[in-house]
Amino acid sequence: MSVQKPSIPKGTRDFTPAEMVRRNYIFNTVRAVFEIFGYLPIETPAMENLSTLMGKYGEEGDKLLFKILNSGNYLEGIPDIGYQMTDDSNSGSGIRHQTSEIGALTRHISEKGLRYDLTVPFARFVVQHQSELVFPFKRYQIQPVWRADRPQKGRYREFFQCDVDVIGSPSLLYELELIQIIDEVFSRLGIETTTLINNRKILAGIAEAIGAPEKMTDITVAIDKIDKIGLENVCLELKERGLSDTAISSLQPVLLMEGKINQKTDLLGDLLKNSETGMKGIEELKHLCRLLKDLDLRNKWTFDVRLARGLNYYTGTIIEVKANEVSMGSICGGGRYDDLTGIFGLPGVSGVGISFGADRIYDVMNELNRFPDTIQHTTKVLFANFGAEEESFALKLLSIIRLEGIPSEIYPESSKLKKQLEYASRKQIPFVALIGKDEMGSGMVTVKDMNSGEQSQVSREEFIRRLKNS
RNA sequence: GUGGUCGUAGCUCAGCUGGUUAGAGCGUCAGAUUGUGGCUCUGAAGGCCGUGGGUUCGAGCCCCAUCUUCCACCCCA
Repeated sequence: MSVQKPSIPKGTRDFTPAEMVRRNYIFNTVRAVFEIFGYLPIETPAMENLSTLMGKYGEEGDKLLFKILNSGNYLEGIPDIGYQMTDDSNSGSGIRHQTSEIGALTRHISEKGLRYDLTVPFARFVVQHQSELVFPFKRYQIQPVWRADRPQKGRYREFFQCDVDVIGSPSLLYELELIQIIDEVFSRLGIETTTLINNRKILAGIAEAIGAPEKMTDITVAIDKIDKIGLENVCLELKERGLSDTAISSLQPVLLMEGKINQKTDLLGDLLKNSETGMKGIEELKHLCRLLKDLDLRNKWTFDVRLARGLNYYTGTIIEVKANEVSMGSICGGGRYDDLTGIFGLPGVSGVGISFGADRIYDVMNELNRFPDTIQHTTKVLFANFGAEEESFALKLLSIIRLEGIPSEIYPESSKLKKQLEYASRKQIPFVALIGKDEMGSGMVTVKDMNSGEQSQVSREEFIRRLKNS
């Protein structure tokens, strides 16, 4: 039998201890901030029923769901409608026929999927547990999610999201709170960020105002690209998406909008004066900006009409955070969703939340070298092993040291000292305790400082004190 | 889903227009040095050249497929 080379699925990663220490630093920081703002943790299963997940993330999102094959004889009971690939892929109708067959087959053989984000499972959770919860319900959730995307820079198929949401209140105070959380998290992590803020109602209003309310998604997707492809190409794309020339030209002032937030909102107010939704959006945005101005946030924030956000459950404020010093997709994003629980039978409940992308934050911090050195905690002291007698003597002291809360270990066999010291050196253990016959007699401990190479004989008390102070 | 890209020792890579037995550095292990790590020296182990087909007298090298890596688009954390 030949050995097979081990591997892990595309877009997934193993994490070494060195990486985990850094990842935990991010998780701990995020968690600590969430908790001082009064949020409590929940967890939900890795898998959800597909009926819970499907249709919540738009057409694209549905395609990116990892589906789980039913257990047992999953082919049982499939109606005989012929799931063979027909070879008429050059005819348009043939392709449609095939995809609908695949869809039908999928529904038969798969009823569960891996979660795509934490927001939709959260909405499901709220509906199921509504009788036990106190509203507004504030929770945080740090768990992995899975997307069948093509991996690339900052994009994985398995990654951790750190979500904070509050559900059961339409108050803009919560939008404010979330932006404060963003500011606090990134200040603590030492990343300079810019928080982009927009409002779906404004986008809807714009679509309405230029006479194409049903084209809101097309419009937002196109104008989001203006920095990337330029004004002319954006106009071209809008035309391809079926917008009239008059509609496109009336969009121009919005696209080219510059200046202070007030100037932008004034201009938009003029354009959207006949759209009730649009005016509501502007009102919300102005209110939020007024609240934000009174706080001294350390990181930048700004209003950006071009911010779109694809997840189609958002209905109000939308937020996205970018790192200023590196090129990376957004490292945090979210917004308000007015009726996510409605689909699950609990209508009229507004929620707002954001999600920190732990893996991208990790990549950003790594690139910028922002991890403090102090987080590398490892064993503090290694007890050298000189043989059976010395070993049992050392084990007793080791127990005492551990009771003092000092991470410590003993070398497993009485190998050459050279080897034992090499082990300590490679593991970056700062101290080695040498207890041989002499030390056993005198009751002292020989401590070697691995950084300086110096060693000295000290009493047990002094030994413990030194380890604690280092 | 679309387009490109990478894959040779544990790691980073070299390997000429296809030609004997596939190399280097680092790392690993052993020794020089039996209670003292990092430096140095000596030696050793380690490879179905991502996988499967094909072309050829002959393939690490050419062709096809497939998987994987990285990147861009789409979309997103």
